[in-house]
Amino acid sequence: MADRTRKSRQRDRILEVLRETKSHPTAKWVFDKVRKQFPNLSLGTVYRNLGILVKQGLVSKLDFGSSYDRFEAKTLPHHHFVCENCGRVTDLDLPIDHLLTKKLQKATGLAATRHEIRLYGVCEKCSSKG
Amino acid sequence: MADRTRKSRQRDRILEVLRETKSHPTAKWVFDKVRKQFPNLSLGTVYRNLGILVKQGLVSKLDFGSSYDRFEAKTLPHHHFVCENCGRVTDLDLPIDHLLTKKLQKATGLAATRHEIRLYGVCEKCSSKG
DNA sequence: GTTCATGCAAATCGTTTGCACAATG
DNA sequence: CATTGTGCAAACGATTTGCATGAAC
Repeated sequence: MADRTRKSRQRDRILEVLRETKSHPTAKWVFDKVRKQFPNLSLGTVYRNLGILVKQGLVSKLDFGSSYDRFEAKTLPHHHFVCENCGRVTDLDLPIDHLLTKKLQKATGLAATRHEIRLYGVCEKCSSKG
Repeated sequence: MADRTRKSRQRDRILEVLRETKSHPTAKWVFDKVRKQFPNLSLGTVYRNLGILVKQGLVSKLDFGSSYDRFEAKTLPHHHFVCENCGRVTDLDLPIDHLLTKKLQKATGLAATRHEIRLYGVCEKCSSKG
């Protein structure tokens, strides 16, 4: 299981970009951002590197339905708020209750290792627009 | 806002199929199932009708990432267990804590109307296979 | 009869992959 | 130099859509 992964300026920049943002960008967004430093960058390279970063555990891939995959640099596990109008995803500043996983595990009899809570609603920007 | 939706045997059958299953099928699965009664059925029709049923609130569309959309006939809101190995989705027989939504809403200051808990782990079938 | 639903095929869109060349170690 | 990473374009798979015909009202 040796890690044959080599360094690459593109991958470094991709991770950097993900760490710089608080949003949960799509591959295309990352591509456009990184392309400023690498004009010949290809979308395929972004996807390949996102895959590598996910495998390395440095990035997580979120799945909030409707088309686009979303990515974020991995920090600590956390929950999310999803706006049902614009699709914006916000991290919740809410402590993870590890006991809850165990409780749920017990209640359901399932071998769950983690849980995620998603709040759904309409975000401020959308509701103020009427 | 008149509902110009007409009756259609295909749509009726699609809803029926969704109500008959406990799984969270993909559009293709529904297609194969309904095709037995309608040999000329097209996948486009299934997608169109699933869209209509979702709009009518009779069906919900789940998004568990990685490719395929999943659908289920809408019953009461509930939580899910997602197998990280085979992707199988199971309904949790776990009461929804509506107070939790309010608590979370208060803790985060966000206008959340509902929440969903997802447990992640490896299902029995997968773990027994080693 | 007018309008919506269907089937079919082509189009679309996000993502993946094959290949020849460049960069890494 | 041996191997991984890149860019490009073609391929892929799920979903959507345009169009002519058939069903619903």
